Amino acid sequence: MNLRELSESLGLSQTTVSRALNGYPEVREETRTRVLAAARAANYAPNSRARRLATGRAMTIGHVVPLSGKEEMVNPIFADFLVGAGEVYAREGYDLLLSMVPNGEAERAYRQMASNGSVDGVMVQSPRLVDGRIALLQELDLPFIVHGRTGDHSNYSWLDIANIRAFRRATEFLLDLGHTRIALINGPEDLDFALRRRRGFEEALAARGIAPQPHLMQADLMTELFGYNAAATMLDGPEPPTAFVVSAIMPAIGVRRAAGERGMRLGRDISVICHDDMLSYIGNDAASAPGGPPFTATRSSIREAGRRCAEILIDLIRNPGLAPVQELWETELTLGRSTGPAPSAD
Amino acid sequence: MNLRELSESLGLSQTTVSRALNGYPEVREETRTRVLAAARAANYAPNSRARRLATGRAMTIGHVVPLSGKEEMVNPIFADFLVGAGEVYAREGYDLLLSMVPNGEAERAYRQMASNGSVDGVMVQSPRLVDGRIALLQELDLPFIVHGRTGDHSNYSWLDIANIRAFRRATEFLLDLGHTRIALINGPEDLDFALRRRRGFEEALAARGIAPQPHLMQADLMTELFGYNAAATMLDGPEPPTAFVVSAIMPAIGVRRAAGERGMRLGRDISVICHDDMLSYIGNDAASAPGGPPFTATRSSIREAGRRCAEILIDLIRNPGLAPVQELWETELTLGRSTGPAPSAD
DNA sequence: CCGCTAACCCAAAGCGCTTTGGGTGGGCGC
DNA sequence: GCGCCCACCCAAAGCGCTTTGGGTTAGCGG
Repeated sequence: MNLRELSESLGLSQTTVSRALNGYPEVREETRTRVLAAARAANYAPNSRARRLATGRAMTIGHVVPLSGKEEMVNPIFADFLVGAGEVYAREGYDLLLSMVPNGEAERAYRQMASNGSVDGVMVQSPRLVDGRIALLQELDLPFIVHGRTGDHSNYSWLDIANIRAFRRATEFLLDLGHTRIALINGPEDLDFALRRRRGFEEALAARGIAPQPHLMQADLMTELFGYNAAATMLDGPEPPTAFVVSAIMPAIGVRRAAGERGMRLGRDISVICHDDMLSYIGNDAASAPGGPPFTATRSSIREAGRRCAEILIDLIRNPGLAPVQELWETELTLGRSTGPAPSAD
Repeated sequence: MNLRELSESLGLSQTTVSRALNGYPEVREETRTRVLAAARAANYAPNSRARRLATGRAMTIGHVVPLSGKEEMVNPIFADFLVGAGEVYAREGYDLLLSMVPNGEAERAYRQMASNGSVDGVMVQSPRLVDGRIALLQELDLPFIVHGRTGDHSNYSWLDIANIRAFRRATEFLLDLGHTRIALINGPEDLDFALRRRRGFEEALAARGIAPQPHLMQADLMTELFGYNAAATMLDGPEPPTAFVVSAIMPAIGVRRAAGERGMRLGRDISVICHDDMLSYIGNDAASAPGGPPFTATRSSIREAGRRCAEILIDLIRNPGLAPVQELWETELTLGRSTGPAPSAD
């Protein structure tokens, strides 16, 4: 069933039927209801390919997910971010086009999306310190928003959390508890957010006159295993840390495992504070966790970020002249059971 | 730049240029290279909307991700499955259309995809015991493949793992170690795979003359928190289990946390065996984990399943007459450090 | 030198929708 | 009773591509 057939069966022109379906005012209310009834009865839906060609809009938003490194790790936070964005897209009538590409080929993917018009805008995630994507998208004149930010971020739209403040605060929290040998288990430091987190960490230490110890800082893909390995190495080494600042909950779980294997209990023998993206399948929140959240954490919902990014992006698409939208979100420090006072001097 | 402009600039017809670009034999090799060079120089890519309208193929595959329940939990395994499928799509020139819908509205989403022709086929995940989607898709005549299976699964394409055998085997493994009070922490039992796993579990117990204990069986969304809560309840209750069979690694981590808080070490004081989807950010494999995988597990790569499902689906799309393709994958039992002999009778 | 076949190329007709630029008829004001 | 303006509807022109159904030319055998 297509528009022509439907209109013929109704004895109306395609124009009228199209207008009736799309809510234009030029058609009598009685006619409209008749058309709508017929469309429903015939299970008619306008062919999206044709509609897109005719309108020139793709009604689609592209997400290019770079598969990092050789192991092609997929960041678990992508899923929640996607869901948040997807909710908004669904509500606003947009499709989500997901493109998985090896890390180096993201540029090609964007370029193609722009030139073949398959999307109206794109979502950019995990910006690196030097990231060609932003200049590229500006050149291609494709609406976009960056989750995170990098470089000179005054001229494009982004949404980010206050990473420096969050990690300064987290570190201060541990310092206030009397910890002095504090380790940082960070994300890959070619990513902008990771470097900011490190800066916050170092600033807090510096403010108390503590020099950062290279052997207490590691950075890599934020997997459980990395957290485990890093913590294991540090705990077994000389001058082991009494506390950890960790960049995500997954490596924090790894730290917990390493500590557990060494007979240490979190919050008693060793402290861990991490950033919590509020992933739905972890549930590190006070409401659902009896006795409080397992991890003390700086929190910010990645799904909510996805939602908001989607909203902004759609706004940018609909209003081409819009000035860049930039939002900096504060994180929330929530007390959990993974932190406690530093063990008395040995 | 569109086809008309490109062909005019070359002094050729649109037909010839189109044929040259699409590799048809009717064009001289010299002409073809000239066209290709011009296209590259002009950064031309055929407009995908127009191409799709003209060919009648969407070159897109739909994934409808149901957001389960009110909390709208997003299953972490979706991410890895998506990546696997996405790799294949990218290779074969297909786009991935991701549609997030509340659990009840999946049917509407499929129906719409079918009637507006936005996809050539769809991927069905997490089939429930009674699942209208399969009959619906057959009625809509939309190519599809089910990851998992349900009901009478003789008439459609699916790929599944041998859940019953996997969980029977896992349970036998614990029985062989001398455990008799074995708990099951399962996924939601309105899902087909969860019920199969339970069956495997119960069969293994029955073979040794052990009756399943209702208070040692819980089923829910496979989150870390659920694993924790379930294990905590069981461990603090009467006749606590000495071993756990767990449906996924995330709740298994929760079990580990509950055990750790009670001073129990996995593989020594308590045993845990789980199903491991080989998620990239956990890395529960021997190769990357020093000292062996933390969890003893039945393993099967969810990403590999995504890849294979995508391949099959594309096959089904390209060859409409194809008979249903059905693959049953065996899982691999890998020894980890989370299991050990049952504590001697107290 | 003629006719036939390859090899190349082209004009034009869709694909199914939206949107422009009218048309028609009835009601209303004067 | 006339003219004008809405309210309602329509025919047709795109959107940018693929594909059908020829056309033209050169080369070759007879």
